[in-house]
Amino acid sequence: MICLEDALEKARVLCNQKGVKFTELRERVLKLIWKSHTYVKAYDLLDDLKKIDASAKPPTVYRSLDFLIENGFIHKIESLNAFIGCSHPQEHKECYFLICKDCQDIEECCSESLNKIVKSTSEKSNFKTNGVTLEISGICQECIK
Amino acid sequence: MICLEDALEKARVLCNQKGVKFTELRERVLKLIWKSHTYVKAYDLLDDLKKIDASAKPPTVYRSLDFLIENGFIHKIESLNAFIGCSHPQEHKECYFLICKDCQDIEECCSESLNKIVKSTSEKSNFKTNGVTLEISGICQECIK
DNA sequence: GAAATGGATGTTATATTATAACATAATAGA
DNA sequence: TCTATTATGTTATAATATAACATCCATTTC
Repeated sequence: MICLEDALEKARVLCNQKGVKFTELRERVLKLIWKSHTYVKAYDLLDDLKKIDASAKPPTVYRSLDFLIENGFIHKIESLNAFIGCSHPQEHKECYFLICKDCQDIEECCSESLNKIVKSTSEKSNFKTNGVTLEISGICQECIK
Repeated sequence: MICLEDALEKARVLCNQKGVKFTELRERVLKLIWKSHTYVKAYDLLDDLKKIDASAKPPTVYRSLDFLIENGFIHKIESLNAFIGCSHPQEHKECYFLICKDCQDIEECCSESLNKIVKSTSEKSNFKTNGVTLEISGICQECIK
């Protein structure tokens, strides 16, 4: 797990490289997401934002979320309608998520071999893979103990 | 792809075996889902239901959907907030979905080896897997041509 | 058959998640 | 500076989903 400052710094650098704007609002949203250290819901973010800027509204949040997703700084967890900071925004590959039903913690993982197998498996159906959503729910290491 | 009558018959048999009730409403909803031959949205189902029973309301649909999911007759596609009939409700294992961005068609697939790898991969993180959501978006066989 | 039980459905209301559409502001390039 | 583009503000509403309580209906038990 990378820390808040790391995440922000990486985002700054990457945005610079790509020539996209890491505006104050976007930074603010990314900060709020990382603060939670687990997944966050859009409207909880909105509540947080409102503490800083009372005029924040749903599009304020959703636009920033879209930007952050597009640029690989966060992920959407489809099975939870929630968002989580990306642990490795630079070296990004396809990743999967381990979602603990007990402690609500989500671990972001990468497995090159798993990626390959998912891809090759879908290629057996002559399917051209574009994006993979892989979310595994269960009990995490800590909670099994 | 199994046909409507197959799906209904299998559901009847399985409900009988399990001692759960395949009520008229549940059957109606399953029928409407299978009619589409692709995924359906809950509120589209509700509209369809209303044509039969004008008093249908969101809980009418969602309760039936819950029942049908619980008993393995349909699946929820998390990345689309949509529902689709299960192609093999008897011999059910974990499955994954190939979602075509062009034609909107969804293919439900099973791969024993993929299941194993997903499970063993998450076990490397000492994670006790309970349920897997694997949704692959891309271009299907037909649309590549 | 009457009463009791539990599951299914009906009903009202509302919570939650997300986007459309148009207005304004900020910024960067010509 | 003008203009084009991108970002943000603002209003409104669409789309998805559930809570809570009432009623109905089938099954069991007496």
